[in-house]
Amino acid sequence: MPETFDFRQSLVYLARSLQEPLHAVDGSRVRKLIRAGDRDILFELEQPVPGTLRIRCLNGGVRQEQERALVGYVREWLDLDRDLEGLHRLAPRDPVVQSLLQGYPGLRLVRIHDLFQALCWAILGQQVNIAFAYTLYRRVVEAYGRSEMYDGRHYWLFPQAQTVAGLAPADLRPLQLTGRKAQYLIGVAQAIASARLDKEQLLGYGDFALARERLLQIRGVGPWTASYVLLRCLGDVDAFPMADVGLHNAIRQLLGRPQKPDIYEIKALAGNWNGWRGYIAFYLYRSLL
DNA sequence: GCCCAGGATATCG
DNA sequence: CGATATCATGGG
Repeated sequence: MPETFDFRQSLVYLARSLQEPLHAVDGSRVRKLIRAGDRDILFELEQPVPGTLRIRCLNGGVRQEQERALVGYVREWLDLDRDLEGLHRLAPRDPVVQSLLQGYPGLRLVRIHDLFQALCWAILGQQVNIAFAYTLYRRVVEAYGRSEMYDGRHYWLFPQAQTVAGLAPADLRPLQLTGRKAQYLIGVAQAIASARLDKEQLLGYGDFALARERLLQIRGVGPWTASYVLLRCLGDVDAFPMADVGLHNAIRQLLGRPQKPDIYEIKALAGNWNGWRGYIAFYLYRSLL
C-alpha cells in the first residue's frame, strides 16, 4: 500500500450520495458488485490495519484467476498504483494545491472502470445539479441494470451498453431524462455495443490527446465530458474539465472569494498544475462534498 | 417564482 | 472564430 493513501478518504468520497446504487459504504467498509468474466462477484473492502486493505468475496469462492482480477480491479478503482510524488512536489509553490493536500491527506482518485458507465454518468451530469444527476443515474441503473440481493440490500451492476443500445428515447423519457440525454446515452451505447468505441482502443492510442479527439467525435461528448471521462475512467491525471461550474465554485471557496473566478484566472491557476490538473480537479470535487 | 446546476449543439454575425 | 439561443428539469 502506498504511503500517500488513506482508505478513509476514499470512503468519504464513495459515501457522498445516499442515492449511489453501485456501491454501499457502511462505516469503515465498502461493498460492491462487479462483473468478473462468467460470474458476478460481490466483494467487501476494509482496512483492518492501517497500511493494508482486505478484499473479501461475499458471494462464494473465487478461483485464483478471479482473485487476481479482483485485486486488479481494486487497484484501479482506488488508483493505488499511482506515484503521487509529482503532485506533492507542486504544493510548496502553490497555495491551492497545498491547501487541498493538507485538507484531504491521502485522498486518491476514485476511478470508474467501465467506459460506458463513465460516459453515462458524465452525460447525466451535464448542466444539472449533482443531486438530480444521481436521481437520473439511479433510475437508469434500476431500470436496466442487474442486481443481486445480499444482507437485505440490493447491489447493482451498471446496465450493459448492449441493453441501452436497443432502447428508444421514449423508453428513457419516463425516467425524466431530457430528450437529448436520452439520445446521447443511446448513441454512446450503440457506439460501444458495436465496438466502434472501446476503452482498450482509447488506451491503445498511447496518447490521451488522441483518445480525447476520439471521444469528442461522439455526439453528446463535448470538452467537459471528454476531460471528465479521461480523468475518471482512463486515468489521465492531467485532464481538467475546464468548463465545470463545480470546479469554479470549489476554487472560489478555496480562494475565499465572493464570486467565481473567470475562465482566464482558472486557466492561469491550472497552468501551474501541469501534469496533475485532473488530480487537482478531483481534490476540488472532494472539497465540495 | 427565481436562479443555478460537474454542458452540448446549432446557428448566427 | 466568438457570441448567442435552445434544450429542459430538479434543487435550494
